[in-house]
Amino acid sequence: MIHRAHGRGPWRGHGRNVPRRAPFAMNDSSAIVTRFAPSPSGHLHVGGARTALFCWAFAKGRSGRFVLRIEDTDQKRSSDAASIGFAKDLHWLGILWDEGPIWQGTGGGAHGPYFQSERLDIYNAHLQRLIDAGHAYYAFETAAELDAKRKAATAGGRAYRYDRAALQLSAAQVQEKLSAGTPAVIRLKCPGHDVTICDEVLGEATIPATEIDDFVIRKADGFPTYHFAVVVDDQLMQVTHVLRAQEHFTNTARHMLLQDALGFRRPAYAHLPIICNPDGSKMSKRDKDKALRKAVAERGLSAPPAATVDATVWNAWLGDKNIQLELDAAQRLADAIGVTLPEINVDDFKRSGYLPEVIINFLALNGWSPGNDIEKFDLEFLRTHFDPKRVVKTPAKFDRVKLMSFNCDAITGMTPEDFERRAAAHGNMYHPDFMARLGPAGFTMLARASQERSKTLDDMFRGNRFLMLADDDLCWETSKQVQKAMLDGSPCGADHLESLLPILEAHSSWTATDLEALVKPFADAHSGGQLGKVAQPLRVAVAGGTVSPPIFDTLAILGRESSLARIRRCTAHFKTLRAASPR
RNA sequence: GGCCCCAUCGUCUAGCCUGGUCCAGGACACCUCCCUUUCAAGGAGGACACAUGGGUUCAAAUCCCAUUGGGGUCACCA
Repeated sequence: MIHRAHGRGPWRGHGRNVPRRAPFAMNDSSAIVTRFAPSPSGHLHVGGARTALFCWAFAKGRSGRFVLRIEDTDQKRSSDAASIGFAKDLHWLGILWDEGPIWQGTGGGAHGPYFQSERLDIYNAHLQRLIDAGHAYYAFETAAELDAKRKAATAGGRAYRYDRAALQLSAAQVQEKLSAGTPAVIRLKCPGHDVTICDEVLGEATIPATEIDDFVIRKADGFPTYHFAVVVDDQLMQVTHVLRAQEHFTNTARHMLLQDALGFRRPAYAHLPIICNPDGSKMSKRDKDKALRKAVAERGLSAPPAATVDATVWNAWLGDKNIQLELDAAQRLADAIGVTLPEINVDDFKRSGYLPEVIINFLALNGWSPGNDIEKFDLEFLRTHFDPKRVVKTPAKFDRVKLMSFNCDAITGMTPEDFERRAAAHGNMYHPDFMARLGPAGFTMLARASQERSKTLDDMFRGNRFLMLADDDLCWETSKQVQKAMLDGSPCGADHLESLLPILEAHSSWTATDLEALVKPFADAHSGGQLGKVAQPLRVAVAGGTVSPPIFDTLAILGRESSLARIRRCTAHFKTLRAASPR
């Protein structure tokens, strides 16, 4: 039975329903080859990143090859077809391909080109073979006609299957339409038997023949469909193991039919569980658009904020749920209306200050685990330990909180030098104004003061905006904590501040240790040794609120003049506040 | 809706194939306390799961069936 896939691949079944298979005898020409085959995009989705990661680990852990192939057969989405911006994301994560598009020293290979749009001749040759053998045929229905039939079927409660009307045409009729230039697709003539998929993680599943109709393998524009291109390329690129997302599971039946018709060998399949949002829905790039639409609706916005989105684009977008804003425009809009878009792409997590090694580690834990209660590991460990046998079947909800915790552990575990270096790289990329304002010495101080309370590389920038403010622009929060720090007790914080000010003003050395040596005795003398009674008012004075790095570090980073200016303004501010509403 | 797949703490998961060592282990989150100049971090405790119902068996989280619930997929997208 050609549609069965027994005895293939070195993977062994596991779990309840997986029949065991004999190990596949390997010979020299049967090196392991995996591939990651995304459509072109500027950004790598975390789900895609995990697929790439597992493909990479499986091949590299077995002295195999990892191929990157770009599936750009959809001309409608080809506006950015040349863009494989995600290459930088893969690179950042440390996932390098042995074969594929040439990018910064990696790529190339003997089985290219690796863009499907450049392989049309190859597909056409195999397509012709199929037609000649009677395994495929031309069909002339338009997309609109098919749509109508599909609608009618669904309305009648039936699933639509292509009716093979084109098969009624005589060879002469077909030829006539073809020479007349009538748009035509090519469909596979399915053999009409059930197909049993043998999946290395899901086990065996039989798809009934009635579920697979004569699907299109070449579109009217002359491009192959995904199904056809995948099967041809996997064969030609010598792919032995296909690891891909579970959403492709039922497609596998089509691919197997195609392999049989073309006389190709069958790679082993492993379908990875989907990565979901906390609410259980599939994590998708569209989630950003959804979040934005929700925010716009909640705010009752009828026109785009200035300098975010073009008015016509805006109207088109609001008028059609199927349209998504360009990522840049979406980000501008989100910034303007103050919403945080969900992190979906690898790039998003990078911007948020996550470490690549942590993302790798955490991603691998979604759908796989090495067992023995091991949770923390690196790429090299994954390479040597990854095994599809241990991939789980259930969808995983992506837990950003746990990711954050892993990131925090990694950051606190770094040497101070490492942290400073990596935080500086992050700052230079995403917060250049901040870096310029602090200067190298200030940055070093801030980095040292921030590491143990940083969960991401971005925290020290996000959390210390007060450092960027001009002294005169600082405002004081009206929160309960601030009230308490400044006005509670007698003497209250503001009083302490006032008596401390001349002492500070008389002091010229402005290092953290010197300041501490100055303020500690003051607290001993004036607040019964409770440093908090003095430190908190100081903090509020210079930071505007009750949260900052350790206070003496904060003062040192800010510098003498700024600190004193802020303290003076603060004392005055709370004096008028107290005068206005005596407690 | 048809078809396919899945089902262990709130979440990621170990255990399931080869039934007993599991009144179910780890991690994140959560709760309590400690530490503390804020926020974190850290330390010590704690609560929390085998979806339900039937079988099989001396014995079931583990095997079988049903129910329920969840996911995927049904394009000239990939």
